[in-house]
Amino acid sequence: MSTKALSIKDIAKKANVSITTVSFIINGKGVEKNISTAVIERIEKIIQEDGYKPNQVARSLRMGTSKIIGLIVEDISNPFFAGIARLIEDKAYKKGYKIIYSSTENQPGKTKELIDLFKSRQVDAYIIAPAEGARIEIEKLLLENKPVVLFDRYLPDLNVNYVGIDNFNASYNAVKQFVKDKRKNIALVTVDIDVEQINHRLDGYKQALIDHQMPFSAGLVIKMPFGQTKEETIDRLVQLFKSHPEIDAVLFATNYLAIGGLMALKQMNKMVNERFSVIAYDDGDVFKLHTPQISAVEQPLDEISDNIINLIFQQISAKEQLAPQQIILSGRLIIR
Amino acid sequence: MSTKALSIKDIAKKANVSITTVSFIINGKGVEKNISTAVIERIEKIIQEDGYKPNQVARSLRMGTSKIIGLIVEDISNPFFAGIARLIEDKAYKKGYKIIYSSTENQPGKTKELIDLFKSRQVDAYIIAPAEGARIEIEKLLLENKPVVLFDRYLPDLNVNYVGIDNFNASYNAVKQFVKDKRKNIALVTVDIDVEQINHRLDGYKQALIDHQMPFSAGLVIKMPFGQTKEETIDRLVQLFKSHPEIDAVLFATNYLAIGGLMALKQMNKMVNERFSVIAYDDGDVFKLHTPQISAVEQPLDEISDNIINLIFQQISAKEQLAPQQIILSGRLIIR
DNA sequence: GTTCTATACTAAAACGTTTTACCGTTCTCA
DNA sequence: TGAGAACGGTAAAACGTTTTAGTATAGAAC
Repeated sequence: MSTKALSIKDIAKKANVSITTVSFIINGKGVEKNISTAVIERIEKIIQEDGYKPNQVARSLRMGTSKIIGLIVEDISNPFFAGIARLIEDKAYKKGYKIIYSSTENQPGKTKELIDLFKSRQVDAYIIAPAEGARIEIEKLLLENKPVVLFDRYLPDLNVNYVGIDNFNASYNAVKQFVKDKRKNIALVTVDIDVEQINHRLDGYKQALIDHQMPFSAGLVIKMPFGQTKEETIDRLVQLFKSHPEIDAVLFATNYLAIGGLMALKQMNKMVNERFSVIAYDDGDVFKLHTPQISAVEQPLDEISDNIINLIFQQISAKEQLAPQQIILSGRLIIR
Repeated sequence: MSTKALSIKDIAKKANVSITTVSFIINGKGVEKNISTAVIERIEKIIQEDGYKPNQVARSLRMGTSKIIGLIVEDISNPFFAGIARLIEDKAYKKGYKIIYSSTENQPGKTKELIDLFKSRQVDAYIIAPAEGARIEIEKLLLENKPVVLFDRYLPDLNVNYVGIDNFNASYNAVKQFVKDKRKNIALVTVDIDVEQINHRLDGYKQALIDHQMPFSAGLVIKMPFGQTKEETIDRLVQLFKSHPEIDAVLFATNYLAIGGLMALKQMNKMVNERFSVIAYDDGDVFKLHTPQISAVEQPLDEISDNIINLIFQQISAKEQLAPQQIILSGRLIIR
């Protein structure tokens, strides 16, 4: 049976003082609370030697805070989210906070479940890449005045902190690049979920076509159902390329779609070259190592996570309610 | 100000019963504890309507368990760990458990910090890919009889649950494949950390050379310092390939080393072809999409995480101490 | 020699649960 | 008819902290 951990009571008994005194010292309030330096040192020594660590659960219960930040993403194994998670974890850790995370897999119900779960664990703040149907839950958090920062995906007309990139312009510039390269039939492969981020990627594509006097053809826009297998994605794209041999450029709205696309091309023995270009969202080693190298819209992970963490800590330490900020960074089009 | 969440007391008051009764009902012990079905239904209705969720922190404090599993890896943004994390999270969630994770970045001190932190949050079980210097901390956990499963990296002569692949044979087979392909100068690029997993990858390489009557040349084994930047890795490998033009095959002991290696080759305009082969540890999209495709030792993520979770839950639900199990799966050599 | 202030510390409540031990009724049946 | 069992609940302690509102003593000030 696991030996019980030391409690503040044990330390108090051993030192012949009250638990109040020990508590003050643990929390660095010894001097402020008029505890003699002799006692302070004695207790600190005992704590040190016995390796006493305060029980955070008890502390949470009493204080109503947990020093835990909840992170909700679609899929932690997606390199974009994993990268953000790593950076956020690191920065949070330095301020004494831990991350507890979950993937929603884009299931509407799961967001609610997760938020409830996090709430019941008294997490201090929420970082969320919201899936469809997350709106009401997030509104509730806001009503309860919890620190919340959304990222990657924005919920329109919800007055909430947000960090993301300018997807409209990123798409726009990608298409502009295609036009500059004399591409005539530019396809967009995107995903069939109704979130602003994804919609803007489509809007930017459309607007760029208009501005460059190119026709919009519905047949060149593919909306993949979310959650389909990689094989399905590949099959679907093979079909697309076969039935539309005129396509000479493709913009992929997510990194996994781009990967699927490149696999489809490989399978068909179709080359990316001077007559067929590709641009992917979210840069990665895959694209750098591909032959030929693939152009990409790079999201600045470091900048994004910096901003997220700053917003979170601003809110955590704020006395009164802060006005939500929307931080829009720009994606960098890397042309290869 | 955030409106306070409902407590069991509120529900009890509203229903005119004691909190004991409510607690019994919440925990499905209503019938067993002789609460009338009338009362049970009434309370359940109130709970439902008011959306009451028990405070897990209070529950943890009282029960000493948290329904949280701690996951400690080297770097959550490494696709291998991210993939495992995702799968484990999913399986744990289905049993009502959450994951709280952290990256050690291979800093010896950090493992201790993290374990202490997890302990003070009363996590119910530990899943750890141990970094160097983690041994004593893990021994302590074992003494305290906490459920622990190590994965990826094994600590020799520590009697503890472990799930991993047979690194010796994986390396051995990789080299064997090179020999079959008539390679004469086979290099190993590995990392300079002293963990069994990494050592076995080296041992398998050596043994395969011996068994095939090939000379072992220390100059063909590169141990990269852990934590060096990608650029440093690339530079170092460029040097290697330049100073050892005789090399005609390379086994990379980790996925990020392989990626660095491919970048080095790309930079040098050196091709992977019939006269120069590469095998990487941990398969990934990068290798499938590379031209030519890169052979890899695939670790069976699904199988690994299944085994981890099973071991964890076996321990959590066991009444008495279980004998630790070492589960060694085989890596699959994918020849491309 | 009283009052005031500073010093050095502590008792006890509170956070929201779970669980043990108990208390009244009403039935059952010898 | 009266003893035990079954029924339907409840009071209160405990988990390990933090924090408020003290207490007790010593010295300072007048």
